Amino acid sequence: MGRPRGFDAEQALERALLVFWEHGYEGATLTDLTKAMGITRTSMYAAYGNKEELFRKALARYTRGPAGYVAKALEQPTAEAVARALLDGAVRTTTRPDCPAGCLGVQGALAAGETAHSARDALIAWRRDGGEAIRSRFEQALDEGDLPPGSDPAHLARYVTTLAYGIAVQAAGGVCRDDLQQVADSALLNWPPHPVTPTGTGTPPRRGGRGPS
Amino acid sequence: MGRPRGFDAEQALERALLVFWEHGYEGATLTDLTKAMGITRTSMYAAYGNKEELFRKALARYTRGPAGYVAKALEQPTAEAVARALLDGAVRTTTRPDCPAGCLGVQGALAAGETAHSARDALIAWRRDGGEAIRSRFEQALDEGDLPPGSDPAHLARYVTTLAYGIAVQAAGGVCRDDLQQVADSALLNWPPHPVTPTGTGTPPRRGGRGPS
DNA sequence: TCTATTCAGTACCGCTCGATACATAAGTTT
DNA sequence: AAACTTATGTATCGAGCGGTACTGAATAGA
Repeated sequence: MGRPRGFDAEQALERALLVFWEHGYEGATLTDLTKAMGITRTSMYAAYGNKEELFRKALARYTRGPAGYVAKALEQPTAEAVARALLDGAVRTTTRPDCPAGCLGVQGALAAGETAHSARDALIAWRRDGGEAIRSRFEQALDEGDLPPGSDPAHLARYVTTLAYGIAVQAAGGVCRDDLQQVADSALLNWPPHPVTPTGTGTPPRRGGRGPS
Repeated sequence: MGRPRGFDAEQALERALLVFWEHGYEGATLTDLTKAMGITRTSMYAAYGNKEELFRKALARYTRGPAGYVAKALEQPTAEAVARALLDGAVRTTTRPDCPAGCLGVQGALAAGETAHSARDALIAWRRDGGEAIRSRFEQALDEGDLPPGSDPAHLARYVTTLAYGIAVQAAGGVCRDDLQQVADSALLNWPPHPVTPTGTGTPPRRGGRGPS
């Protein structure tokens, strides 16, 4: 009951997502956001809570929207296909001509001041959760014999996500899609990168001479 | 002539660098900066100009300080040693226990609002210049027969820098040094990643079926 | 010692930030 | 139509932002 909302909450959230994506959490002001959303500050607070909650809702929409390729990639039949779908998706999503360059999960709040600590932590958790989902998928692949015995699923997940994040940084700097696709293709030429002794079951081979510093 | 400066300008710049490194350009306030530098706002403006110039000077100090491993890496005798030194240096610099996690050149201003556009562009140029220096080094390696004929130095440089940026993002999220060193080692197992036809001299092999977006 | 020149500290500037109080409009329910 | 509930728009809040006059303080040269 009461007066009905005069705007489409999902569409307005999509607009807010684009602003956060382009300017990051701290760089996106309420004036920018509400102007893009086509609503007033009051309506924004009534519908989403505050800036921080608006960001979290935008991140959730990002996950099931532009970043939906991650969930789809995990459904690929083989570990290599999963890795390829992840990197191809990262290249495409970070270089879409109709969206800001880069990845919201990376550039939304990589380093931040006091006021953006919660947003930064939310993105750290977002990346960690994504990485663990990939690791879990690779564990399944290992069980299925889809990966060589002795492979470390956590390591493979870090390998893929590290490349994806690097691709996102490059895209944010204006590197074009074709150049990044070449990088993704190169990184998957030796898949899996190599069988690494799982942590805890032995001493991984490491070159010496590196001190702490 | 006149009253001499009452503080060490280089040491104060080092303190400012750490603040920018940890909180990014937008997240670092003048109160944070001057408190860490141990000087007043007035002294900061007199010595460095303004916040933007302070950031540029801090970035220059970062380049010849914590990021000095890049210049050293370019002096390695072989392309593979260059790549290895770059990734090892990235791992170590982004995970130093006495410095903020991550890379100033990445998290200083990846996405930004209006007021930080110049800082963001400065970092984009910083990354681009670094990448071109690496490309130039790989061109030299190609001339010396240190890389297989047909290798694309620009592509190899993007491959290495993409990994370095990804490592920086992982480090910013708290991933530990050993895990990142594994990623760096894996990425260099197949060096060079593969000989790619230089852009413009032919159609690089690409899998089909990918439309725009 | 006197004067010129530069540095340092206090207090403050205008502005924008995220967030809200309040009055009004637009619906639903009775 | 009256009562109630919720959304919208205006105008503004206190706080913090980057940046700056202005007043002393400290040193160099005459």
